[in-house]
Amino acid sequence: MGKGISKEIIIMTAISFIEEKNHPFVTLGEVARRLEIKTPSLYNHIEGLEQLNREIIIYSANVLSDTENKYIKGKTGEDALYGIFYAYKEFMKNHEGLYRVIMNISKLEITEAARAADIISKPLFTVLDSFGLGVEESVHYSRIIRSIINGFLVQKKAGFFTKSEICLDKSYDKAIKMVISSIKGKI
Amino acid sequence: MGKGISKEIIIMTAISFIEEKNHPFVTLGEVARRLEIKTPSLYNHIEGLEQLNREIIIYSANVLSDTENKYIKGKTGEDALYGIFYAYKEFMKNHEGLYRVIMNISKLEITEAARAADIISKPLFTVLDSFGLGVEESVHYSRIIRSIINGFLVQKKAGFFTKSEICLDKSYDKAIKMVISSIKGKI
DNA sequence: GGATAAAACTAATACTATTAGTTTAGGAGA
DNA sequence: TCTCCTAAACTAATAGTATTAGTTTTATCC
Repeated sequence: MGKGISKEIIIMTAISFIEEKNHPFVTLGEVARRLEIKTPSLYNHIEGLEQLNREIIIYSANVLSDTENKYIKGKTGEDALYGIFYAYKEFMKNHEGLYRVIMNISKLEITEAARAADIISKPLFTVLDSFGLGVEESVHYSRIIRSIINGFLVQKKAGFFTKSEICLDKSYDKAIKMVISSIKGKI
Repeated sequence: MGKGISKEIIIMTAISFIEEKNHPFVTLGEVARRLEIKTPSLYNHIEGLEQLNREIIIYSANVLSDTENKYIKGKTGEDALYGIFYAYKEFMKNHEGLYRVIMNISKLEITEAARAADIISKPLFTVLDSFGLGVEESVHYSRIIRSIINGFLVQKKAGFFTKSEICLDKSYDKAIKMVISSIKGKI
């Protein structure tokens, strides 16, 4: 009976939309339209939008994991670590929508982001200046530092850092020390 | 005439909601309810939801900037840099909603995030293992590396990294090298 | 072929944002 | 003080969300 629709088909239809639009949200109406059924019919297969979103997150995480594995295959140590860094970069380029799903990034108000970024990063520039780094070096470090801070706080809040027996504050402190010792090596 | 409502009052009402709920979105209905007017009346003062959201971003960025300045006051170099790191941390603790506004973080599906995080971080653990670091050290580095990667990619995509004359790829590469040289110092 | 049950449907509710058109009421000027 | 004007409120309506309840269709099994 029906039209051969299943939970898996619904998830994959939603994923297609996200991949096409590079937009991490999909509406049930959009999914239903693509499957040529009415929105309420989706409820015969899924519990609701929330469940669908959870499934999309897990699917996306698996695609990212596959990409990582591809990039570290046959490598160890330094090479493999480079591989991880570039796997993420590649994934972001090829699957922006999925990355945004995983990392919980909604709309991107580029213009306002740039203004906000300028406001936020002034104090950090002042600090880097006080180290006596040149302008270019200061820009690089400011990006790296802001990456660490934002990446850390966001993922901590989102519950991305498991292994709770190992102190989060200590990880943060190690990150700071790493940056400082790197800066000291340049001056 | 009217009830003494202005654009500023609407923005501050929206901010209050975000601060109370630690949730980076607010509906016009909620704002109107708090001001005891009907939703369409808001349009006498603001252009729409998008403009309101932009104003909220800028307001939030200014609060964060103030926090940073407070933390670096009278400090230079290393101390000041610590100040920046802790300013963000403090801001996230006290103004989670505003931080999520700035950084574009929507809902947080903690349970799924943890599952996703486990899937994603396995390959990185494998790599860190290959360096011969201990378990604890591996966890710290995995957190730091994921912070850098996510923080960098998100902010790059969001247009947070201005100064386009200074190469973004080079910043990323410097971050990787910094991590590797730090790891090498431990083994 | 008819019963059964899965899976479609329609209709309705309660939220969003937004626009159009109407009413209210406060302040300025005669 | 009265009138008029306009800012700012209102109501009504539209279109788009998710979701639920109840009904009809339809495929398959006996």
